[in-house]
Amino acid sequence: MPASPAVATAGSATAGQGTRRRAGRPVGGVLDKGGITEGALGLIEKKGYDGLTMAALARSLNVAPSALYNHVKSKRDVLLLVEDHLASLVDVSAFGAGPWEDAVRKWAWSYRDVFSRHTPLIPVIAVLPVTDAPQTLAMYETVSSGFRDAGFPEERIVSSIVALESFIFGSAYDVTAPADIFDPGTMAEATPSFTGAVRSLAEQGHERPADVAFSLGLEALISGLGGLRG
Amino acid sequence: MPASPAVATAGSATAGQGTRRRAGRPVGGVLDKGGITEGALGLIEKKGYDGLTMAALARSLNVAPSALYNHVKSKRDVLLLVEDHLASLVDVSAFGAGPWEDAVRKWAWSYRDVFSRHTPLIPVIAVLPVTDAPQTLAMYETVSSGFRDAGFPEERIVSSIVALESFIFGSAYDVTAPADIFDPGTMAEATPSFTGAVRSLAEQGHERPADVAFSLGLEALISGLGGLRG
DNA sequence: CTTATAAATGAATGGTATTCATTTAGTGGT
DNA sequence: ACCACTAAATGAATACCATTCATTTATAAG
Repeated sequence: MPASPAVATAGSATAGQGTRRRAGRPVGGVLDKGGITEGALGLIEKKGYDGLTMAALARSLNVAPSALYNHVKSKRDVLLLVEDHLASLVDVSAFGAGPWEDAVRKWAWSYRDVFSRHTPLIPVIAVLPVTDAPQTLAMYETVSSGFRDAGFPEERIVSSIVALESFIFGSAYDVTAPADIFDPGTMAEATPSFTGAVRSLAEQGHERPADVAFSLGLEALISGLGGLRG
Repeated sequence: MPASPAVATAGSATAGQGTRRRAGRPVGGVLDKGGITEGALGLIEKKGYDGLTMAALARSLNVAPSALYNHVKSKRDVLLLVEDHLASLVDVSAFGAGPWEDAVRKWAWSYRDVFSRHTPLIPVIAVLPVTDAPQTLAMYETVSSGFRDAGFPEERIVSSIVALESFIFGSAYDVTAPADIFDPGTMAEATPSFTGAVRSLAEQGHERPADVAFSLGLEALISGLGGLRG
């Protein structure tokens, strides 16, 4: 059933992303980085990150697993393609269109929301050289430009962004945590202060406790970092 | 060479952690949760998290891989044991022994340092019910008690700790990032603002740029969250 | 001595990413 | 119209990996 080599030629397309091919190349390939990214995203949406295997990805593209390795060096490369695509979904539109505080707020919430649905990528981003991720780099350019215009001293811009980003990544995990994560269980009597604090928060009846913590931390960071401006 | 069942009986010990065994049990086991934790920690130290396989762990305990499954349900259980042990290494000594700001500062730096050497555990902690991690729970008790004594309203204690923790976990990743992670490479001309900001930080010549960002964010959080006290 | 049981074994199982020699099929030059 | 080149596909093989299971061993209790 695995179709003869060029049978599926008609499909996907989405070509022309970056990688200009040299002359003298056949046009038959079903695959390219764009198509692989799309396939991976679709697979993640349907089956989650556990379902994202090289075999499943190849299958969704009607291709043998080994064919993928003509286009990506490793599975990590696939994750990188996905990550960079996600960066383009982060909302940076408020930078340059209003006060710095509002822009950071909008950007941070959007950034957290995007990656809270893709937490398995966070360890990948953390050590990802931006060189390999053009969309991610574009996001940084817009954000750092917004910080500069807001009056940040140049040598503090990157550190401030990194601090915010660290908080954002950590908070993305919180969103996925089970509701009863802080239930002390049988140890409740041994931990009265913590147990009381957990109960008290629960009684507030917030829809999403993770949002309360995120808002609290974000506002603290915004006002604290905002004080660095000249 | 894989020794007859009870040959290594003399070893490890470290018994008595929680799991009281019922009467009528042989004493021959080389393994218990304490021994497994020690073995895993040693392996991580020597070979890193890639080297922590069930086979390698069993080998380091002079036991067959399948034997481990009499004591843990899965590899995730092993990671959990390790995580809980690490929680006991976090320095909470300053709570109750000085101003709240200093206690949080000391705790946060210590917390980040411990987990920056164990980042593969971060995704595990994030969704780990504290019930299964007594040492972790003990840490929370001390910290939340410190927040309470400092005058935090009860319903804000957990959210404040979560916000700090999120920042700490995200920052732990930064420590492990390669030095050139922000090198824009060939895209430098396309991203003048970001490139300038990166250069400017580099010229400051900080030993560990991650520490600058962490300090910046932590101080912002401390002063922002500190304002919640009654 | 018998019986029950925790704890060990080793052989399988099913899944994983990745490599490699080989084949296919377009493209440009002659 | 042929040829040489090469990107891109194949499928079989490799080396791990966590996990399961029927079986065996060794101790402790009655």
